[in-house]
Amino acid sequence: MDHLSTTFQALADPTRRAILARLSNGAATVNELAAPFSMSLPAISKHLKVLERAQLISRGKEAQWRPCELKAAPLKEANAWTEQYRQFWEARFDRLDAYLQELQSNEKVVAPPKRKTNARNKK
Amino acid sequence: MDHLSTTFQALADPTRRAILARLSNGAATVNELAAPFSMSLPAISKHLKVLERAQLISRGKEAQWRPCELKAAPLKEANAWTEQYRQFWEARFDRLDAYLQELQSNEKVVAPPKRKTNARNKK
DNA sequence: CTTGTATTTAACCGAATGGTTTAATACGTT
DNA sequence: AACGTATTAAACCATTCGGTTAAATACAAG
Repeated sequence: MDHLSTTFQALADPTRRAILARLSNGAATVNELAAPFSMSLPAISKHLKVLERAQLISRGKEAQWRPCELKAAPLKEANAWTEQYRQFWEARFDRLDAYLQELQSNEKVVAPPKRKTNARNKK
Repeated sequence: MDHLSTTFQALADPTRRAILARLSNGAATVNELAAPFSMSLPAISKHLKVLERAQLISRGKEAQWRPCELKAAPLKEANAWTEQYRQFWEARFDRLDAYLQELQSNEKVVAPPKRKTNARNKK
């Protein structure tokens, strides 16, 4: 899976997002992270593995503890990806906006539209 | 599933992100959206259903066509969620930053750490 | 070396994903 | 009414996901 997909996938779970929120207060052990949840420790362990694979956390060793630390780099990328669409959620959808929209999207997002000529054009 | 999870889930697929990118150039029919991909039409249809459920697109009716339109509102929320962590990907990790980090995260993100007293503290 | 604590692994389960192929449906045109 | 085009629905399949319980591992302390 590509990096961005892995990141979004990891974020698509409330437990994992809560874990990241908790880690924004500083490093924590698996047990500490598990405490707020009503699920088994192995379940949390799996969530942590997903977060680790997505490089959203890193893990240390301290005796029998594996403290987790937040690593926000992928969030920066996710943020940048959504940022690309800011114009659309801020759009007022008048003529000028539509024009600027088209200008910018042709530059930044994807290949030009090149709509195929088809029956709809008769309308 | 909660709204944010649904959004991230929908974004966790390169085909769906490409469809959104295409739609940032303006509305398109299912066939037009499917053209760049080497997968079957029903597969695209399913992806569109996922995007629609996540309210990332809306769909119209025009004769036998179901034109899709980008709806960026959920992207605004996703963007806002990641924004919460900006300080972490911008952090220089010196003493002052750490202090400000703690201040802000106690206010905005989640309950205080309250580390349990345990063996590690003896170290 | 035994016990207790922290964590992971293994095996299992049901539901969801992402794809397929083969119909079915909806509509415009002839 | 029959045909062609656009799209979805149904049935199927392999894989992944998110959870469980029970067992294994790693380490510190007595």
